[in-house]
Amino acid sequence: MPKHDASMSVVKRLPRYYRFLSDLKDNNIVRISSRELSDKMGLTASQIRQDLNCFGGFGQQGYGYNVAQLHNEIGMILGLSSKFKAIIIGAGNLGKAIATQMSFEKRGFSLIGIFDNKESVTGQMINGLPVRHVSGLEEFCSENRPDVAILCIPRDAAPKVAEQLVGLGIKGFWNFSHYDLGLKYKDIPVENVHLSDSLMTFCYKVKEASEK
Amino acid sequence: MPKHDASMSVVKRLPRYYRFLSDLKDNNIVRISSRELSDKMGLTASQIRQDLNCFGGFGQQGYGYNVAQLHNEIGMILGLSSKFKAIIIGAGNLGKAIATQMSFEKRGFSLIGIFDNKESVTGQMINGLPVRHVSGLEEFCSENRPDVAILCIPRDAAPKVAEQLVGLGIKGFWNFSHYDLGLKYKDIPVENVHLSDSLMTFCYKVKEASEK
DNA sequence: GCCAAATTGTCAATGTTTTAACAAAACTTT
DNA sequence: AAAGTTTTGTTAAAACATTGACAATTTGGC
Repeated sequence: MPKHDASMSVVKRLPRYYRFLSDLKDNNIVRISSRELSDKMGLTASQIRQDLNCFGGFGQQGYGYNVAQLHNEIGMILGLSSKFKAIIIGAGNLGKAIATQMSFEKRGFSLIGIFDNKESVTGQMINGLPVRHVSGLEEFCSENRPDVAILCIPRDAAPKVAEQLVGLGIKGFWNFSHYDLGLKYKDIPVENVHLSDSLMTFCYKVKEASEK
Repeated sequence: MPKHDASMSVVKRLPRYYRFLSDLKDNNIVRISSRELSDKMGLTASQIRQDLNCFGGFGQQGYGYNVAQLHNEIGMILGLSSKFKAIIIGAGNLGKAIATQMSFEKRGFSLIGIFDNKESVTGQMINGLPVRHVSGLEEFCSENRPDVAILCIPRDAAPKVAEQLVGLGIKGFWNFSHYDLGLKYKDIPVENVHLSDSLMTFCYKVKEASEK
């Protein structure tokens, strides 16, 4: 039961807390204070306490936070025990990398299908799943009811595919395409990963640093 | 010549402006007002004017902005005509995807080498470059002086590799490893792409939306 | 069982980012 | 070339996010 509604800035920090707590747990550390955690993470202790308090009082005065419990709580807040059914659209290098390298099961998802529009790749097995041709998308969706789609397709293909998927009942997009979803579908959750944008931002940082 | 120093929030929006301006240019649109652009991008016109003004007055009252000129200016600010020499460490699925799908040349970089620690993949050609064994990293660096490294390696390998690369003169990291660089190297530019974190944030959004 | 040390949850203050408002400047039409 | 329209650059206000401070509470040692 959330106390206040958490802002997106807070939510975006939760995975990082989760990651650090996993690590502490692996090292058999049982308790930690906001101060110690802040040192490890490069944040202020105040921010940590404030962030966590958006969701409830997980700590105890004079003691700190129980690592395992806090780890678990944050997992619950993020919804990592969900099993949202996901499909990947686009089995190019990126789609393949996502399919093979992400631990979907630990992050609230279950990968149930991979699609591509090129005949040449359909049938290929990736991580135990066959690449299907997009022509079978409609049938697959009505049979398997996937919740979300992961778009690893070129920019030009994105609007049309997204439109189709929304029509087939897709309720969220993890979008790697070079196209801004979320402008059109305001009520559907979209998480964009614009690698090109990230690379350009990186370029700016490198340039700035080299000028000093 | 920057007027004020731009904050990171502003800089992070520049690639997106750049992207939309590219598109306008492709469609032969010559001028645009902050109002029209704000409609297209889903921002306030005020924010656009404020953002652009961090770097100088590119617009003209009563007219708006010249698309081609503004596009060019933002490219300059980002430093996209730089040719920072980049190497990729890790030729797994992700490293391969990055190597083949990113337009480095258009984003201020030039990819000059790909490395992996597995003998089995060395020698393989990716996008015209041979995968080299990491044992040759030192020699390669002293010969070719790469500026930045792109880390597509597992979490555990990251700290050590980063340390070595800093020693070899690397001046920036585009980091895909599940590890927080930038805590240790405060003066070296780091751009993190934590896909797992993004997936968890996405999970939260989907969960929230499904509860309404 | 009491006292000192530790540490949270929360409130207030500070800092940052976004939005709104508008005078000044340039464009367009007549 | 004058009048009206558009639209910027900029200042001020509002919203949001982070940090600091401290009372309240629990721990742990003696």
